[in-house]
Amino acid sequence: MSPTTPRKRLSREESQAQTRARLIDTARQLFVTNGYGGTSIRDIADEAGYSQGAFYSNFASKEEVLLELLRGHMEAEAAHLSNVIDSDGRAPEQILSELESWAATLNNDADWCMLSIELQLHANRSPTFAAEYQTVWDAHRAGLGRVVGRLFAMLGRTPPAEPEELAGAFMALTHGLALQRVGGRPDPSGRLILVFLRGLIASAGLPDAAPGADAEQAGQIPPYPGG
Amino acid sequence: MSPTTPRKRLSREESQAQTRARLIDTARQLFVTNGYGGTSIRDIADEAGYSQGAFYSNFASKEEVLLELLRGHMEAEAAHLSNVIDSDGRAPEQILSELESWAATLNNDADWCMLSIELQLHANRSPTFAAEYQTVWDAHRAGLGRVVGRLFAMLGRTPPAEPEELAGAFMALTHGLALQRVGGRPDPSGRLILVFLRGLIASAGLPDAAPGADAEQAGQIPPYPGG
Amino acid sequence: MSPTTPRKRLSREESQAQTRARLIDTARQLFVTNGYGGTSIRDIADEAGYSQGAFYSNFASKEEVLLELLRGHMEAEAAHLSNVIDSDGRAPEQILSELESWAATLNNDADWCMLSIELQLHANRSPTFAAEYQTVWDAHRAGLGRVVGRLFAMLGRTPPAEPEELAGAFMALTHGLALQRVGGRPDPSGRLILVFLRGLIASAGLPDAAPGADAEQAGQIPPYPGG
Amino acid sequence: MSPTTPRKRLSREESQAQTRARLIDTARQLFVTNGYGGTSIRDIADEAGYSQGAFYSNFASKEEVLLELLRGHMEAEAAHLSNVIDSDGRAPEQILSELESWAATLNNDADWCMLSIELQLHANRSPTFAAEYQTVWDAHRAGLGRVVGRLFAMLGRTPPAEPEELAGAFMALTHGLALQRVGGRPDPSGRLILVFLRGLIASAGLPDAAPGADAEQAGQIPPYPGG
DNA sequence: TATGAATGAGTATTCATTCAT
DNA sequence: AATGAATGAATACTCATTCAT
Repeated sequence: MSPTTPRKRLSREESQAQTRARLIDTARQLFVTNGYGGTSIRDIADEAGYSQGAFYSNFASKEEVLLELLRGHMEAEAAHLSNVIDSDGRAPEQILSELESWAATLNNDADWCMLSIELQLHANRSPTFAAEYQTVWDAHRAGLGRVVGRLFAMLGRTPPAEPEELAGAFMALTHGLALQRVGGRPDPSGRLILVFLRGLIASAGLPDAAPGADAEQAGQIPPYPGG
Repeated sequence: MSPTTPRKRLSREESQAQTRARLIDTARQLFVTNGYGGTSIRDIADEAGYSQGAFYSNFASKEEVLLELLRGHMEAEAAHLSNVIDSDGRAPEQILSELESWAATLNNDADWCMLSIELQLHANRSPTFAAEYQTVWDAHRAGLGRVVGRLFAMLGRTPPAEPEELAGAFMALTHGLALQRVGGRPDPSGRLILVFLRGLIASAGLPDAAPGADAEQAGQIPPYPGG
Repeated sequence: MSPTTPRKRLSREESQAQTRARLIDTARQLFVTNGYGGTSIRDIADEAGYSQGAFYSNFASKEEVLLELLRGHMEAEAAHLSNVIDSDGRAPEQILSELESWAATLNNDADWCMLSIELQLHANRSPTFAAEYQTVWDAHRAGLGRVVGRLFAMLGRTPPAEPEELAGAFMALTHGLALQRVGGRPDPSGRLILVFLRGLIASAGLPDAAPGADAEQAGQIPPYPGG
Repeated sequence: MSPTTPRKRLSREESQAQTRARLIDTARQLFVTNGYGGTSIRDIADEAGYSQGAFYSNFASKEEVLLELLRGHMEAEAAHLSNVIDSDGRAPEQILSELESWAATLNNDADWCMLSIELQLHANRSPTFAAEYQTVWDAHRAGLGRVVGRLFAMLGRTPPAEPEELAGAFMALTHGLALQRVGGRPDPSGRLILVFLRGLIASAGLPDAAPGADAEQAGQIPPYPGG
């Protein structure tokens, strides 16, 4: 609008970016709703209001949109995590409340979860995709693992399994619960995730104090031995 | 049945049953490997050694095999549970060891889990299928919920959420972990499930005794209030 | 019709064979007219009066029809040759008249030639096809080479190049002339082929008698040295 | 053109010419390798290092590049022929050695031959193209025919068919042999063409002397009667 | 002139399903 | 019950060409 940056100049690049963005967004919605295999390129193009050729002007193949979504997924998750990770010097309560709000988000985030499941399923089938996927996944798991580790450290407790494994398990729980969602029933995902988190903390040993106390309460199940 | 042709009669029925059984079994394997959408009826028929027509002599549609698998799934799960449920008068340790062995099975049971995921995904998409699926699912969740409830009762503890919800969460965890399986990496599913179970028990309140003890250890997270 | 071979029995197999034959025949016509690349499976199916699926019930791929045509081509050519080859003890004039009639056929055989060119072109591009093609081609060239060799032997002359090479050259000439055909202009193929054949015979040396006589007449061009 | 910018002006035109030339050259290579139908405009543009738009800035359609190639083909062939034709007063041996060296060229000229075949095939299919093609073809055939006629005249012989027809036949032979080329096998094209040429000369009648001598040797095949 | 995103028709191939045998 | 040829619609992807920039 200003004299130095007239609107018309950017119009072309912008319109290209818009096309691409609309296709990506439509693809995400359809993948979530109908699955990757259940979504055709014609569906995506039609729904986005373009021709099939427009799709192929922007992506080399159907799988490449999925990769694009994967990248977006990764960035969103990373941004999410950085909020929690950068909380140096905060009290445990603050981290917990961060996690709590994160868990609450999940209730409204069914789409992301379903997309994540589609990504995982496709990775199980396409070796090409699997390689790219694993990188993103491992990075995310490591990031969430660091948050988990930090939380236990702040509480002065030994986590009952490798923090990364626990991170993976929480993601598994999240995805599995997303899969159980049925229209019309309330979704207890966020609440249940916190219940499990509280459980882990409760069963975590105090490194120096008597570590067996909790285990005793938990019956005959021995605590996680190593860090 | 008649004395002159006792075998033939049976053999014909048997051969039909065999055809059907082989088709179902082949379908299960292929659905697990390639997904429901990624498996064609020709694939199933070819792999089972029959014609496509044979498939349609046994099933009205592709979805009907999935229903058949669902029924088999249900039966298998129910049988599994009844081992644990019928253990009236057993000590908590015994139930826990049952659960432990069940968790161990999961490591080798990736196929059932993947099938379960396929069923869930398809239920999300096909209303016809969803109704049938929900019945089975609810029954199974209720059954596992009863086991969970009984376990907590035996331990004299209040579960930190509705036993049925906890049951659903464990199934979610199991499925989510199955999805994360990557060829070549060890699968920690069984171990992690037990870690989470121990956590729940550790964080469960002793109904009459001082209920805050665990919560105190777990920091500022209040325990699950109601049963 | 007879009681032992009722018509109805064969009806199914026959109708299948008919479908296949019609598709092959339509494919040949279209390949000749529009080329292999210029002919779509939809074209073939539509023109033959079937669905595209019917095509794929009969052939695994587009290339496979071409292979089928190749086989037919081979058989027709072989049959053609056996007429000439089996003429043991015939006089040279008879062989020549056979060849003359064969050359005459070519005028009406533009289709076979164009098909042959399509086959050769496709062999240049598809390694899969090339292997199958080369076998057929070599066999046919060897067969025609034997006819050529026998002809020169009967005339008591030494051929001016390896009979197989000469055979290849005559086929090349035939194909090249077919390519030159233009609607509306008379086609001199058959006549020209015979002109060239006469030339070869005229320039062939008499093995024992003065072999240089012809060469002398032909100017400074030395005759083909080896047999 | 102006003294201040003599280079720039020219360089722009030159660069346009260069773009065009590169596109034409790339098109030729790809048509030879993959055929006209098997080559896309994107292939040409990409391989030449330009955009598809650049192609359409230089050619109105895909067929127009083919026409351009046809013109270049014609010029190259005409240049080739003028070497031979302008040799007034040379001895027959010289003409023959010219032809011999031309035939030798063919061995390395598979590309031109394949292009020629593509042109002929396309002319058979596109009426637009056919008209243009026929002009070029007829001119070239007439030119080569004149060379052939002159050769026979110098040898004092009557050609066994119209010189133009013989010219066409030699081109047919050349193209047909090019089509037979298989990677890894030696190419006998040049040698065989000379063998056929020698044959024609050997079978050509001496106009005034006893014309039947050769024919007698060639068995019962009567010589070409008319000029 | 040159760009390359976008179009719309077309490509080979696959699929769930039907039906005469 | 079992066969498998045939259907018709769908699938991922390609192509010559257009057009705003």
